[in-house]
Amino acid sequence: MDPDPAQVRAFVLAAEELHFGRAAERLSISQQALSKRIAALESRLGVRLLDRGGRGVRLTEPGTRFLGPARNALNAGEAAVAAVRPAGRPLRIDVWGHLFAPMRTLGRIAERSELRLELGHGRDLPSVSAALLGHQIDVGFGRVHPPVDEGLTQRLVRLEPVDAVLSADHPLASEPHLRPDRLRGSLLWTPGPLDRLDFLRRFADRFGIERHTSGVNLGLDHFAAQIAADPTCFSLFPPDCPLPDVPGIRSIPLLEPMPLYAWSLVWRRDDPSHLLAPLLAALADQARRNRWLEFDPNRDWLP
Amino acid sequence: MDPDPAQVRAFVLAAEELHFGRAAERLSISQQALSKRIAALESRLGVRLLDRGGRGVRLTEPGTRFLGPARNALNAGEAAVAAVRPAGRPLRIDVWGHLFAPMRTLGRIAERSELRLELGHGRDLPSVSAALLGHQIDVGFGRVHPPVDEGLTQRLVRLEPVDAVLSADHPLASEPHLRPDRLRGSLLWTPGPLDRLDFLRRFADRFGIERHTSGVNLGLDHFAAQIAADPTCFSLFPPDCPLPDVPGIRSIPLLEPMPLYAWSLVWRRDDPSHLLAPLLAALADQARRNRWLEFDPNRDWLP
DNA sequence: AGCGATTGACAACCGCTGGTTGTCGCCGGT
DNA sequence: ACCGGCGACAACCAGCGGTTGTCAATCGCT
Repeated sequence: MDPDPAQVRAFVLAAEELHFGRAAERLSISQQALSKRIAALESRLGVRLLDRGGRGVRLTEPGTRFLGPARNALNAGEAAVAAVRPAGRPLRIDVWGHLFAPMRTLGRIAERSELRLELGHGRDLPSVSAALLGHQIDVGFGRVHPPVDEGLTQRLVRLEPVDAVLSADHPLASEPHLRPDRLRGSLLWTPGPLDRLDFLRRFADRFGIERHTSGVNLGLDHFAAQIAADPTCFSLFPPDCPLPDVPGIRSIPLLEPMPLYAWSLVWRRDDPSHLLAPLLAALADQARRNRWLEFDPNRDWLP
Repeated sequence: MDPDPAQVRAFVLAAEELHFGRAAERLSISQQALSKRIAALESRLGVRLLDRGGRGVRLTEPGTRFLGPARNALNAGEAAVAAVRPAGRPLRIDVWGHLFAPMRTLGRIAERSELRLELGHGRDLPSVSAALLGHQIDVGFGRVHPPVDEGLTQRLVRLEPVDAVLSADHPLASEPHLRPDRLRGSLLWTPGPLDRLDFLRRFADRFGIERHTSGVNLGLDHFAAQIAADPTCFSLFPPDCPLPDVPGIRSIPLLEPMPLYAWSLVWRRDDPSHLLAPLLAALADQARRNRWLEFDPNRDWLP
C-alpha cells in the first residue's frame, strides 16, 4: 500500500525540527496529532524512525535511510499536481481597516492552502469598493458596514475578540479582565482619523468613552510606545496578534460584553474568476476549526 | 497540499483500463467508490481528467499530462517504503483440506497487502501440524478439528457457505435452493479418501446422506465432469469459486441450515516471527469487510 | 534534593471522510 | 423500442484522524 503523504510529511518535518511540538506547529496540528501520525507511520512500516529520548528527538538508522526517499516522494507528488494545475494569475486582494496586522488571518490561510495571493492595502471600505468596481483588485478584506455598493457581495468570515491595551501604570493595568464600561474614565486613543476606524468610533459611542485622535498612523511600534507612555489612554488590539516588545504595556481581555471585530470578504457579485472559491473554502474551513463564527448575543457585542 | 495516493492510483488504473468497473475491481472497491475517488481528485485539481462519454472513458488532455507524473509519484512512494522495509524472507504457508481452490482466499489477501507468501500444500491437518512443529512452514491454513497439537495456536478467519453441485439431469437440478436433507436420496461423491475430508464426512453423517468415494483426486475438471455425468451424485463446492466450464453442471445454494466451512490459521504459539501479524491483520480486515465471521446458530450449520 | 517547566504518550470524545448498498439516467446495439 | 451495460447520485454508517485533557519522564534551576 502507498504511504500516506500526511504521515510522511509529518515525519520529514519532525526529522528537520527534531522536536514534535515545533513540527506540529508547522503543520498547524496539535502535538498529539503529530505524535499519532508518526506512530502510525512507524507501525505501518514496522520500523522505528525516531528515537524519543528525554533529551530531544533523534533519527534512528532506518529513519535516516527513509528521509531522502521520503522527501523525493513528496516532491514527486507535488510535481504531479503542478503538471496539471494551471498556474493562473494570483488573486489580488486588498485589506483595510483597523491598522494592526489585519491580514495575518489571510497570511495564515494563504500559507496553508496553496493559494497565491497578491496583497495590497486600501484606506477604507469606500476606496476598496472603488478598486473592486474598477477591476484593480479581486477581493477586499475588512470590516464591512452596510450598505455595500451595488454589484458587490460580501461574506462574513471571522469574528475576532479584542483586548484593551494600556500602560502598566494605568489604574486598571492589573485587572485579569475588564467590562468595557469600566474604561469610561480613560481616553480611547486611535491611531489615525476616526472616520476610517468605524469600529473604534462605535465602540466609544456604545460604552460612552471619550476619544482622542492622533493625527497620523506611525506604525505598530509607535502605537505601543504611545500607549505605554500615557496611563490615561488605552486602545484596542486583537489578543492573538503579538504586541511589539515594548516594556510597560498590558493587554487585558474584555468581557460582558465581549466586543467582536467582524471581518468580511467583499467581491464583485459577477466575478467569474474561479480563484475565489478556494479562498472561500479555506476560510470556511478555518472558521469551523477555530470557531471563528460563534456569536452569542448575550455574551458578545457586535457594532 | 499533497495528493492522496489512493486517489492517484484510482486515476492511474482507470486511465489504464479506460473502464471504471474493471479499475474498481482491480482495487477491490466498488465502482461507486472509485467514481467518487476520481471525482474528488478532479475537484481538488480543478481539472477534468477523464471524459466519460456514452462510448467508454477517454483521457482528457490534462489527464494525459497528469498520467506520467502521477505514476512517478506512486513509484517514489513505493521506493520510499522499500528503502526501510527489511525485505525479509517470505512467509511459508501450507494449505490443506477440501481440495478445490482452498487458497483463493489467501491469494486475494496476498495480492492486496504486500505480503510475500510461499504457498505449499499439505495432505491434511496432521501432516501440516508436523510440518509446523518441524519448522518447515510458518503457518497452516485449512479446517481445524480439535484437539490441535500442543504448541500450536489457531484462529478462525473465515466461515464460507457451500453450494450443492450436481448434474443438470439430477432431479433437483432446477431448484433455486435446497435444504440439505433433501439430498438424502443422492450419493455424496467425494474426490479422495474420506478420512482426509472431515467436512464432507460430517456433512453426510449429519444429514443422513450416503457417500461414495472415488479413489483418487484427479483435479477440478475431472471432478466437474464426474458430477455432470452422474445424475445420482452430488458434491459440495464454494459458491464464490468459479466452476470449470463443463456443460450440464449446476450449483445450488443450501439453506435451512446453511452449511459453513470453517477456515482457520494454525501456527506455532511461540513463533517470534513478526511476519504473521500483517497476515492476521489483513485477514481480520477482509473478514470484517465481507462479514466472513457472521454466524447465526438458527440459520447456519457448522460441523 | 526538590521543584517547576518541557515534552511526548495515552484516553476519551467527536465530526467528517470514504466506504457500502440501492437506484437512476443515459447511451448504443440488436 | 427495448434491453443491457456503465457511470452518477443518494442515503447510510464505520472508522480515521483530529481535538482537548491528563499523565509520566526528564532536565535545568535553585
